[in-house]
Amino acid sequence: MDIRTPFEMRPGVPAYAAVRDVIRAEIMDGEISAGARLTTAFLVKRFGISQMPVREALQALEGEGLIRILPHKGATVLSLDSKRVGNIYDLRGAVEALLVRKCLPNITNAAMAELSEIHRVLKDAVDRGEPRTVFDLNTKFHSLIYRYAQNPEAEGVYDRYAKLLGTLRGRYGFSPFRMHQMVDEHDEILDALRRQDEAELDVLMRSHVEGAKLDLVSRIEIEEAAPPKTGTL
Amino acid sequence: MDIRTPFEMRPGVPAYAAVRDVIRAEIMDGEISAGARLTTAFLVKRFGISQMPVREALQALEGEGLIRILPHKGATVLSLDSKRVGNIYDLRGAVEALLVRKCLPNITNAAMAELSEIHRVLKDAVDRGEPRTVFDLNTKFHSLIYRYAQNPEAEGVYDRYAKLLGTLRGRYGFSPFRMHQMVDEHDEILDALRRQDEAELDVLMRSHVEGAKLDLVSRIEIEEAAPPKTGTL
DNA sequence: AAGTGGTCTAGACCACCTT
DNA sequence: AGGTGGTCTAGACCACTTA
Repeated sequence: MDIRTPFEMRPGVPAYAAVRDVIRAEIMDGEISAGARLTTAFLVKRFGISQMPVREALQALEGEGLIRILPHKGATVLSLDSKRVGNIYDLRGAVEALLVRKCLPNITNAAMAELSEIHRVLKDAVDRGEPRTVFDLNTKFHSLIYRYAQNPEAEGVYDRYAKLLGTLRGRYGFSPFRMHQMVDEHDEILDALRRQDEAELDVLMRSHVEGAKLDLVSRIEIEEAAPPKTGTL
Repeated sequence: MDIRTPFEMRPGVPAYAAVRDVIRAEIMDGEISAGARLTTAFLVKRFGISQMPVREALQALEGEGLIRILPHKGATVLSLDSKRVGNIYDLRGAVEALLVRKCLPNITNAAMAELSEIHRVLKDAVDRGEPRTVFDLNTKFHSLIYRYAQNPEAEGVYDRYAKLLGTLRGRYGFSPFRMHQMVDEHDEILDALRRQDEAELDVLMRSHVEGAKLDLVSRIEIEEAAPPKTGTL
């Protein structure tokens, strides 16, 4: 592997963080493909740093679910195929349904007003066809709700895969259908929040996340069926 | 703090793992109380090792949810109060309901037979009043089901807090009522599994975990109201 | 500015997997 | 037994918080 990004230390950025970010980007870009082995020795040479920061970078990436470190076998890159992304969405669906239910006793009127405002701006972004803005506002909408659940453990699970799924969304985008569906579902969620309808919120949030899952997974599956660059030559 | 457990390296056990285990045990025993600050400098002196393994031990404990490391502020011990334990159970309930639903397409007849057998032995342990065996068999029962969900991410969340809650159970035990309730609920879960009743399993598993939560949380709350050793003198 | 916390290196050594 | 991977030390230096 060549050194595309000529690696240079920036002051204030620890080596392990810089290396972690470079490797993460390369995995997400598919430049390092699933199953590839990341050996410490190679990375030490490539980045010109010592073993400890390399090891910390790898441990961080394992924590993010991008690689797996097997004792005395080294690190291998995990796949982000449709199956795994589907699993992550299933997990998120369960957790988000919990979070939205648990926010009910705590959510304030002011928060509801803020949600409505986010929702309004999100609708505009959908109408103008700005998927990046849609993604950001969607994240904001959900995070705001979950903050009121007062369950940091569950929020942590939600956050854990946020960046990962966000990057995938950046690559695959939303279908126009999905963006409109999202708006409708947010409408229903807002309404159920106002009515404090716990059972309904549970159902709504699950199908909301299921909708997001289907949209992204189907796009990944299309690519899996017909790889963009490397064919099965 | 004194050095209760005279720390000595065992061959084959890395220093960071040994230190991590000692600190974990002390936190779980309540010997290091919530809010306590764990400074690297102190631990370096106490265990007679260098900074790197101490740091790794702390990072591992942060991953386990026992401490929190704030940048340039050091590590503080998180509390395992009833609120937090309740949160963890809520998270587990959501995830376990997901796992039991997702196992339906994959679970085998042989697995069902094994579950019935575990269930039978568990009932005996309840009748003989052996909470430790009950705990182990309950864990086995659940883990076996979840293996068939084929969702490593969700299983990971389940596993993440397993040791933590297990240790708390070891301290607080089960109420006799809870043990009998558990058996009944396992009965119903087995039945719903046989019928492949997804919606019913969702409901059953949530209330099953909720039952476990109430039992443990109430026991913790009793202790919080009347601390066993240190009073509010 | 001082103090604390965080990170890095270079080299050494140990442990486990593969011959 | 050799090779790879994993871990440790000792000291140095940098970065952030606090006064």
